Amino acid sequence: MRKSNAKERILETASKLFHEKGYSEVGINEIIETAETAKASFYQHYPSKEALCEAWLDTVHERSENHRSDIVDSEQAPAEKIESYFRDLESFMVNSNFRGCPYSNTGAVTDGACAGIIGQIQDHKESIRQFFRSICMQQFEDAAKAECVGDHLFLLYSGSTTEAQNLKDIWPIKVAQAVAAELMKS
Amino acid sequence: MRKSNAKERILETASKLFHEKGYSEVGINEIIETAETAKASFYQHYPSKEALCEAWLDTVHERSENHRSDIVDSEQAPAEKIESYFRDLESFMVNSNFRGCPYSNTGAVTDGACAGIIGQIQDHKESIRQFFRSICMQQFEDAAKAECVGDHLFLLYSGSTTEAQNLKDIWPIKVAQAVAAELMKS
Amino acid sequence: MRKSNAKERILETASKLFHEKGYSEVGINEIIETAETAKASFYQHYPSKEALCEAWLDTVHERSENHRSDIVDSEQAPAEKIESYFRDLESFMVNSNFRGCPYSNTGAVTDGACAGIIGQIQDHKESIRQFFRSICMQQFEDAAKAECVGDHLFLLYSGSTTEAQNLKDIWPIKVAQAVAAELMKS
Amino acid sequence: MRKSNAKERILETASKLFHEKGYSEVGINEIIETAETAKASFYQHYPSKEALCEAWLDTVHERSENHRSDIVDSEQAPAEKIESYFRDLESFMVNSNFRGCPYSNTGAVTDGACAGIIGQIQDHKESIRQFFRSICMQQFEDAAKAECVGDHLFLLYSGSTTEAQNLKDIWPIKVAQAVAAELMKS
DNA sequence: CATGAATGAGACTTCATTCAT
DNA sequence: AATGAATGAAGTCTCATTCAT
Repeated sequence: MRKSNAKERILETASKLFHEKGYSEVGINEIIETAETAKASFYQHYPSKEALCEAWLDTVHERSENHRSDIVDSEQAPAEKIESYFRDLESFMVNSNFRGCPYSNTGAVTDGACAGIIGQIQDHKESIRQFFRSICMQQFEDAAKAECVGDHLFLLYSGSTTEAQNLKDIWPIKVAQAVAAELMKS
Repeated sequence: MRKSNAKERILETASKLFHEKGYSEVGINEIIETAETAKASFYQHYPSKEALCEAWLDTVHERSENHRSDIVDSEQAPAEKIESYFRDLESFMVNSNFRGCPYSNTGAVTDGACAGIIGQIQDHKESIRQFFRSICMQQFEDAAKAECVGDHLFLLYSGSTTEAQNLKDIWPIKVAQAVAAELMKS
Repeated sequence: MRKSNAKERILETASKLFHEKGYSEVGINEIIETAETAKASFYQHYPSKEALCEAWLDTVHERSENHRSDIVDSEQAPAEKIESYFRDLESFMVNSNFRGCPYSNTGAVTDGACAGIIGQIQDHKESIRQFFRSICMQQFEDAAKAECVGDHLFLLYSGSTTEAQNLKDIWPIKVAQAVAAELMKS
Repeated sequence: MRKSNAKERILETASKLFHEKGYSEVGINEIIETAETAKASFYQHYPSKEALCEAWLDTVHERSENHRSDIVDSEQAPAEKIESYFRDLESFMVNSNFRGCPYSNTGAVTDGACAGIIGQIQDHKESIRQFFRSICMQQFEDAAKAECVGDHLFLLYSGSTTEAQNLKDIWPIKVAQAVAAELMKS
């Protein structure tokens, strides 16, 4: 069952633990024990805990980009694309036990130092913002309005994720879904 | 200038540090050194770091409640109250160097083990939700609509705070302000 | 038998180990195990291994200064003072199993960083140089000659210590004794 | 520019690093990275770090022997030979940034466990002692005196090297030069 | 010959907490 | 109420070495 590749095992383990408990609540020891690796093996592949965090965020970003690309490239109407996105967001929250956005959670404990991580967070968030805007561009003739609705959707996505995590309840996502659907009608 | 009261000094120091760096990034040592207290004095007043965190969140909650009470009790029209709230949110973000919501930030590194903190987070957030809803009740005759707009505003508040922190930029707040103003017109 | 004071126990243990094996060959673990202390107790008293090294060198320096003061203040003739010094050096080398000068040994592995330690080494050595010079001042009318013989004795002290350590043999000290005696006659 | 021979590259790199920072301050990783070799390639050529150290000391010894042979075999008078030696010592100290004798520096962090290295140190030092004695044999008819002056020069060489390293200053070498010149006159 | 992954042991340091005074 | 010393556990990271390819 155990993968032969230690680097992958470490990354997968860390992904799970970082997401579940938060970056600063997970120690190297816990990671290597769960991944069944030696400590030095870890540092063979990742120069530091922070570097592992960056690698993890990279994979999250890539999956996120792929997911959004799939939606963008799909044959759905713009409103349906937004609907899909929020439906998937709901599944994500439920499946991850309401642990919310890995980027926001990591940003909560990496201010100051960690310039690399902060950059990743900004890039990721900006990329999601553009996702919403680009879909709105398809829906609304007025570019200014498209941008405005896009940013609005972005805030709904973020707020509903944050509060579903805080409240351990799915209702914020449901509200966001309803509001988003309404927005795309106009 | 140093306050004579050790308990207060500890709480104020912790408030500053927890907010600036995140709960898990601040150690007891840093707190007592900054507060110029002995270690055992700390445990005289607070049984644990977690208890101090709860005390901190309590003060944040109290200030927040007072702030919102002031708005609610003010003579402004509902739309103006919302406007006030988001204007103050903007100041808060700028003044706190874009460190965002103490509750969300703490929730990002708190798992099931900290039942007390999680409860506080939920109470605080629910209280803000009700704040928005109650103002909307004044604005909209339809109670269902009021609730809906209230929750919508809640998500805008949360999303704009989260993303202003992530992006280290005030634009999400600005967007939320504009959207909120629009919402209160209908 | 065990001293109640952990700080002293740590310093004494480290003094022994650093001298016997060399600064870089002794780990914190070995120190605290030998001193029967917890690791955190160590860091309560010394902020770092390097700081402990400095504290150790301080005690060596102080003992050395006292020793040399005793000689200087004694009623012996200058030549006898020098004789005393080299006789004590012989005892020191034998008693310390030919481990030589703690300062030179530490300097061998602390180049680059460790500015504090390097400063201590220089101060210590300069202080010994002045010790020789001051005694020579009592013996020789010509100040220039006194300085010259003083420095000469300084090199004999250093060379004999170094080579007794390298060769694990006392003959270099014996040679230095003879030469020094000769020098003080002229 | 990179040598094709890995073994040589490793030895040269280690020579540089061991001398500059001290044996115990240089890790295998730093060596192989600087030498651009794989870790296992290192152990193909050298069974251990200690063995590499011995190989390094061997090259130092060989260069030293050649240097001294050149002086011994030269057409200079004995006093000039001594003068040459100390002049070269001055250059060596300046060029090596006052890092002093590789043997003494290694001995400072090597205990009984490294019998091989200790033997090398003793052989090297004894060989230098004999170098001084043999030149003195040419100068002085009295064999006993020759031995005595030879050992004296040996201590001057060692002490001046040690203290130039400690003090990061060339004056000890200068003093040794002057004293040595004087000694060779008598 | 050369290689990169893997390792157990240990490096130095800090954690939140308790105890004796 | 206040203090500084003491602690076990855990933190991140590096050591010299070996192994399979």
